[in-house]
Amino acid sequence: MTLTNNTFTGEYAYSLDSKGRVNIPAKFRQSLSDDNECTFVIARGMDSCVWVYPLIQWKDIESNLRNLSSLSKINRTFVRNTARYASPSTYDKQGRITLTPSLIDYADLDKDVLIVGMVNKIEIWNPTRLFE
Amino acid sequence: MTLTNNTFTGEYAYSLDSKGRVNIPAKFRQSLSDDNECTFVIARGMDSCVWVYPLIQWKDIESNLRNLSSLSKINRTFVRNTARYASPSTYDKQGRITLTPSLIDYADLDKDVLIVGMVNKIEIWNPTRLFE
DNA sequence: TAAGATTGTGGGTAGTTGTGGGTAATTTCC
DNA sequence: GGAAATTACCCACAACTACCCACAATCTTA
Repeated sequence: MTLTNNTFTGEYAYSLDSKGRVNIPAKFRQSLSDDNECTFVIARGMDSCVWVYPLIQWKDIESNLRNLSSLSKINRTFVRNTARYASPSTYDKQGRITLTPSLIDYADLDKDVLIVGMVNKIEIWNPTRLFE
Repeated sequence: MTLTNNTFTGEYAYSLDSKGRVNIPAKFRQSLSDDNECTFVIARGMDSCVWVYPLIQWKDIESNLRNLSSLSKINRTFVRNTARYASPSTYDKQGRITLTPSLIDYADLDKDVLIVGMVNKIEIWNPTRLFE
């Protein structure tokens, strides 16, 4: 059962296959509201992990970025670094999304990955890099 | 007879079966208000035990987590460590919830467990680890 | 006290979920 | 334009989970 729409908790030890696909836990998919159209946006996390947003959540972030004035250098850098590595990914019939090589490299992902619910987004970690 | 909704007192010696299920004492279930939809959220306790929240109680915690900005490293770590081990669990027709292997391991639970009412939440202990 | 209802515990089964791989369509590059 | 590489879509299978039923012990009630 799911608590609230677009809300994620719990951790899952899954695997990244040779084609760069990871399963999104069934419970997470069930929590997604319909307006997400089975789509997540993957991006660089602020820690060395991949951030996975529900599409509509990302649209919020996007509109915040849109409102940042480009007159400030800090803003320009922030927008650039956020947008640069973000891309949408729709899950397939088996519930998997495909990660970009750039993000796999950034998060130092290997075969075994740890998927962590962060309430309003999801993180994908190399388990050897995530300590308590 | 129950005093107040979503209030738990008393202790019970129950057992964890081979599938990771524990019964929630009937008195505790009777105390649950309907808006909990027969669901608890299990999480890491601050002592080595499992915390069991009524769903609506957890939703409060959840909305606090949702409002923490991800720009702060401390916030990210806090959200991660809280959400990571939390998961909803609806009790079955027999009144049992299923615990995750990760929480069973954390609380060092064996077959015999002690269920303790903590007023607004429930704790599950390995009896050999709980001294007065 | 005896019959009935409730509660805690065990186990079986059908459906779901995670993972690997194959094939066709699409894109890229010479 | 055609070959090579990449991507998207489909199928198969093993492992797991949710749901169901059964039963014994306890509690309730007449």
